[in-house]
Amino acid sequence: MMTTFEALADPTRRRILDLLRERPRLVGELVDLLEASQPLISKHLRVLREVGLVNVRQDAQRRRYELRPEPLAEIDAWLKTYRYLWEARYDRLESLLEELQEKEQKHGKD
Amino acid sequence: MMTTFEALADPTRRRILDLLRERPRLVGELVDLLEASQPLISKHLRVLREVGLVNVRQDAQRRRYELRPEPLAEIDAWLKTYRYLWEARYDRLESLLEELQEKEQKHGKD
DNA sequence: CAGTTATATAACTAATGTGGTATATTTAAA
DNA sequence: TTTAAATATACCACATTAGTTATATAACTG
Repeated sequence: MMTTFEALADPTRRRILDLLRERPRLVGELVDLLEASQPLISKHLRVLREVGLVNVRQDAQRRRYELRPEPLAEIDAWLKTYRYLWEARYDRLESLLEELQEKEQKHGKD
Repeated sequence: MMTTFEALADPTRRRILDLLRERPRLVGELVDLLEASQPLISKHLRVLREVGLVNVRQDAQRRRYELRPEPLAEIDAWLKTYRYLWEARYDRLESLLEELQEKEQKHGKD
């Protein structure tokens, strides 16, 4: 069985998630919107179900899939430990500016 | 060639990134720390290089790999469009608690 | 130079994933 | 109750990937 990261590695599955972000959808809608074969979409949906990224509700012979964002929060938590690295550049600039300002205040305008 | 998402799908590659987050490392260090074969690590590093997640600097016959976080920022940007979904729940909980507290204050302790 | 160290690459294997077509299953509708 | 619609599953082909071992490459060391 797949991990959330593996599930997200496939572009078709990411497009499915993007569509489900707007609202829940029937399998048929996804098939039309993604211009892919029905079995293919069903298989991707199965993967997404298995990693908990979607829920299904049965509505007669239709299945309505909806996004379940919890696993994305886990990914976000992993990413969070890296975030300072691309925010660092801004921080460094910021503290450099602070230093300069302090110097100005101490030295007065020379 | 791989996408950043695909590169992140492999757990060994994520462990490499976790180690490089601390500081740049030689290939040999990674081999020791991950208890994997040297060619395997080299291949994973090649993938990470190809998607721009690491840089290499040559130091005599050694190669020092360092993290390059920019591609992670892209992932973060994608995730960002989903973030409100799991923050919504927390917000709802938070405002529910606020409501309860307000009620307590009005009713006093009964 | 000869040998050693560090890393990359080639060639291979086994496993797995994506996509296709055909079919099963379930429910509604005629 | 037969038929149609919506979806899932089985089975197959192909490509790709993670891992292996053996070897190439390159730079330092004695």
